[in-house]
Amino acid sequence: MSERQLTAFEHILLGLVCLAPSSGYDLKRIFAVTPMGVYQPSSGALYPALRRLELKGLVQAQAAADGVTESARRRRVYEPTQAGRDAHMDWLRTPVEAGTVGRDLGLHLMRFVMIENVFAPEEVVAFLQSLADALAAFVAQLENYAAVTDHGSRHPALALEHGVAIHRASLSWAERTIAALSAESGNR
Amino acid sequence: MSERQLTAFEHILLGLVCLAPSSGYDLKRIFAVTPMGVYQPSSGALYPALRRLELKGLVQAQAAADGVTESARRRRVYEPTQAGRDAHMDWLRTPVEAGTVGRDLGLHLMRFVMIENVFAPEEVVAFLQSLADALAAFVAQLENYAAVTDHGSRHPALALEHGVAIHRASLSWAERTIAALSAESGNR
DNA sequence: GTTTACATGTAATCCGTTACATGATTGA
DNA sequence: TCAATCATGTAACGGATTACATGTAAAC
Repeated sequence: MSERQLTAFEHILLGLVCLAPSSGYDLKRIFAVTPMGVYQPSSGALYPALRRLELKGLVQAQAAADGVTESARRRRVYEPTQAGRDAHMDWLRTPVEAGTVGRDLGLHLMRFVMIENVFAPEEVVAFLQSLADALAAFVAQLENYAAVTDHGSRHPALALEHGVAIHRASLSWAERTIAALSAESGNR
Repeated sequence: MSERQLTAFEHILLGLVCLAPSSGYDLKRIFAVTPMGVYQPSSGALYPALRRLELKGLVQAQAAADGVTESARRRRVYEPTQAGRDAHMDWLRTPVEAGTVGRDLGLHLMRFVMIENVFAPEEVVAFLQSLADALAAFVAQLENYAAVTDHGSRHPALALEHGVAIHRASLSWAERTIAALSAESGNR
């Protein structure tokens, strides 16, 4: 219902709940244990975010099996509503924007994980291709900046090389992964 | 004076002011024009942050040349105080932590830019070496996670490969840069 | 003299962090 | 029954975004 759009964190929580119904504690442990753990959400971020998603009608706490009244402070397992699934799909289908790919790379990788078994194989490849295109454009932009800028000092140019190097690596990964996934779906 | 430690954004602003005395608008244009522009600070973030630095006695507005009273709403050029320079040096000397190198890589690169002409050549190399060590440890940790984890689904493993790839690229850059800078300072 | 770029600021709102409080379940 | 773990929450606070307000200087 509420019109304000979701934060990145909320999108990820919604996505995780779509992958498997989870309690707040479950989600916290996902962040703690997996390589996602570069970000460690606090209780004060996690539980209010889940309540906001509930308020917006995107997730709901599973009904207690028996007639236990709502008051007991016990484990609340959330599952997505239909509106939640729809919002999640919209997010997954959001185009990769070339201008922000440097900032949003981590988010795009999260999306890549979440589209497995949700997108058709061709859609997955198309997603990776749009990511690759955006990365190529971004790398070109960085190289252009390096070319037209003065070389009076050394470190800025070296830092720029770092940016080029990691986004090139990211691009290579995308191309390798396109090839690998294409081969697999071709072989079926 | 104020005991609360600086945010990353404040550290960067302080560093930029140490590189060259600047007004808020100057700083905004630095973010707009350089590849730092992945982050575009809003006025509502920038000007209050500068005021906070001023309040903490880390920067000060350059005195107007003549006796213009303080009220005119005009360009305020900030320069660091001695306390500001000290705090900035402390930040530059902060060790690279292996546990957070994945999250803080961008910040470390900013520091690398700012240590030019501030650190001795050996200190610069030592900084890059500690960054390289942290990256190597981080890559090893990711690969270990990949090795011990189930391969029931494909995309999480591929996303992990992405993480390994970009941090390897980062590590390669650090090693290349160490070699390049060592050669230069050796040739002098 | 009015438009455009330069330049600084504030108010509302939202969200995340830190730190703390609380309750339920399990096993020693 | 006592501790540890599981599990959810709240209050104070700070800082960022958005949107708006305002003032100065230069160019035409």
